[in-house]
Amino acid sequence: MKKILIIEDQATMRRNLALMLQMEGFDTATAENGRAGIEKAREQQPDLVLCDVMMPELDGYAVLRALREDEAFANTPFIFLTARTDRTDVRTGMNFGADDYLAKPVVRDDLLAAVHARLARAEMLQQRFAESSGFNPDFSRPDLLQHAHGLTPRESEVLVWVAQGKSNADVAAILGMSDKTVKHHLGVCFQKMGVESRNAASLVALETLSGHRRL
Amino acid sequence: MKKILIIEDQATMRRNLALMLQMEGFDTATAENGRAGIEKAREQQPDLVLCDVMMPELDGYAVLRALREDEAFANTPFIFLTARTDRTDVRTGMNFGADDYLAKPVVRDDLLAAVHARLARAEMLQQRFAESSGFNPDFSRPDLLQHAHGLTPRESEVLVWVAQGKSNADVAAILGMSDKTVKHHLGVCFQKMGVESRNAASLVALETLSGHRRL
DNA sequence: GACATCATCGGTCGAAGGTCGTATGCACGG
DNA sequence: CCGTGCATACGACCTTCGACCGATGATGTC
Repeated sequence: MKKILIIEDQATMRRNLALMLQMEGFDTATAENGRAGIEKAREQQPDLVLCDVMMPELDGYAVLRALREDEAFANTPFIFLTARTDRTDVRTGMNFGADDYLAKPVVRDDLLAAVHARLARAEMLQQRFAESSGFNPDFSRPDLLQHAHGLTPRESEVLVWVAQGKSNADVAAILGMSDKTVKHHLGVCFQKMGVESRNAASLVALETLSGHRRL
Repeated sequence: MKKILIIEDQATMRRNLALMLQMEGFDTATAENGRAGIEKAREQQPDLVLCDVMMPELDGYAVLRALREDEAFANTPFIFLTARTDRTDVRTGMNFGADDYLAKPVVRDDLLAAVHARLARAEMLQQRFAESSGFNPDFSRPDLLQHAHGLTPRESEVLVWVAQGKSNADVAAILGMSDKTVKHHLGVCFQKMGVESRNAASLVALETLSGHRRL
């Protein structure tokens, strides 16, 4: 279940927002000013933040800036709420780095649609991040090893298979060469890469093969 | 230099936008309708897209949906441009997953501020992504191996060191045990993990130790 | 043609890795 | 009290690895 943090100084407004979100199946947390909001965010790790602009203690802009400086909230959607709805006000909020801007009084459908849209967007990024963040070396690019460590094409081919846990005999069979040749190539690899074991070489190779992903 | 794609059917508007952005030091590409815009996006790989809503061929919503379905543009900021600036129109655009919404006629300062804000936000995410995307297994978490492969605590400790390229003798010294014991634990690890070489086990272990990063 | 580089193949030898069986001490639960 | 699981340890045996020695041929380049 997604958790939403509501930072809003008016008690009735806070309750209404929380209620609307809870009826939609969201988990909610609330804070009545900026300072409390930042604390609540840190302890509750919400998936989305709804924040009023004008508040005592710390205003919405300050809250946004504080959260964006925190690694943990870099990807957390942040939606401003405010009664002031003139163009310059909206622009100020968005230019601060907010993800959306809702005008009070908040219409139920607008709120839910905005929340869902922002959560969907964040989730999409999160998913792509998870896919690429783990362990996925590109074993189809021996050329990466070649350029990274000054290996010859054949040497790097041998190495990509070794990095996949193959034995010398396996590699020999796969590449259609003698195991002696595999040994020779590997020996050269060790020298060029400055390592002394097949395991260390494997580790370095995996690191090289993993370092080239794009968002 | 950041590249910005402008999708807008009115020629003068298109020129004005491009000029404003070029004066600010941006690289620009333009397209006069949705279909052409999607093509241009794919070939130019812009860092941000400015897109009119009402266009012949394919409207802005369709362009946004098409780009969001493409892996390459998951993180690319998308800003709608439109003359229709009533509340429901803005909400529709944002709920489609746009990152911002500018009303025509576009004020220079608004445009540049919005572009900079969105680029900064995207860059922040990109940076965090790059940091975590490479090769960085967490060697301080033997418990991950334990639960993932049904290993005992001691076995997983041995394995994390093996995964770091240590020899049996090294591991024995590090963990204060006999090399015979290391061999025994490793043998059990191989069985439980369904591999037959220290190298393959290392590979599986690295995969397990790399899979738990958060955005 | 001389020379360098790359890829291929061969041998020997010692060190490291891996499998087998066996055994002890310890802790936990029935 | 006894069985089970865990960690520890030893010895014997075989396989694999990696280093050091060598050699051939196919490329290019100057």
